[in-house]
Amino acid sequence: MRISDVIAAYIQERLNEANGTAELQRNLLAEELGCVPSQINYVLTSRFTPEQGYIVESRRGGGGYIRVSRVRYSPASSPLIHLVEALDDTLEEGAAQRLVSNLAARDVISAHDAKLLLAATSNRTYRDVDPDQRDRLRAAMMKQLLTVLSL
Amino acid sequence: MRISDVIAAYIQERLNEANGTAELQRNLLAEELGCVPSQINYVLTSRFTPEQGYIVESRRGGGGYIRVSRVRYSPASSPLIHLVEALDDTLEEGAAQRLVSNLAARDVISAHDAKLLLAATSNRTYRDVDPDQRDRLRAAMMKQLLTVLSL
DNA sequence: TGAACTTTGACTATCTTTGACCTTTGAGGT
DNA sequence: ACCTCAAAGGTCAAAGATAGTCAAAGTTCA
Repeated sequence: MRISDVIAAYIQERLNEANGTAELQRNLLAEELGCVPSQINYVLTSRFTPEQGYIVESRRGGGGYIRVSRVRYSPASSPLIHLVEALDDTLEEGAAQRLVSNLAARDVISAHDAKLLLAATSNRTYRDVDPDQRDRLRAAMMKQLLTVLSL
Repeated sequence: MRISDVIAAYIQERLNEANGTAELQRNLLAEELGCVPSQINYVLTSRFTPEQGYIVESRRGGGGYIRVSRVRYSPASSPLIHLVEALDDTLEEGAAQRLVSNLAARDVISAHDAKLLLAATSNRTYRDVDPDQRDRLRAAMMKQLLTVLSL
């Protein structure tokens, strides 16, 4: 198993325990999990982005910390609407996969719909599309489908 | 016996052992079976297509993998399987819409899934795609999604 | 014998891991 | 108040680990 996945799982665990906000110490965490400190940053930038519904704040120096929070969506409006607005107009395959996994993990979409979204945004399905156009198509596709799901 | 057939048989074996889903490592598999890694791709694209009832997903980089899933041939899903086999490799927007409406009307797919399929095969979503490629993309998309639905 | 299928390998793309070097901040001494 | 510095965390690029693409060469078969 990838060490990055271990780190991500650990942070998720902490988020669950603490009602959606976890405060981490980078060096300590790196030592506990057996990786270099900068790997924590890699995990944060690849799997805890605003697009995926997380806010990361930090502070250096003595008493420094890294705080990860899950964005709270108001029950009144669908989280998907906000997400669609926040999405860029290009989207790479890996980013799409992580986005969908996160939405499913957070029960914003069903596992069934997640499978469809993954298939609909996969490069495998885009064989016939000019490689330079794929990321734009993927972004448009993701927005269309999320919009349908939000209705 | 062709090496491609050996590879295909091996994957089938793995699928049988593992309840229809196999996770492979390309380089490892190539070494075990004595072929170049790219031959695995050849076998996957020629023998494990949606038309033939398979979904293939993969990931590169450390901890990468190739996952192959076989659709179940349950009575409920078989109409879709046959349909996917029969579909041409180009599909016009109007034809896609009629197809989806028809499937929904016959309760082969849910109204919810129908909405997603329509969005995923609509020209509105394909505005960034070269018009000459749209019908091929639409056909591939339809097959991919219908195959996922029959999983 | 020509079209379709198969085999190979060089080159490319993507994701992860690691480490050297950089920046910020709070605490304590003056 | 001001300075200094140790204690955080941040950045970035190189190396490593996988998988994907494409076209040339070889093979099979109607």
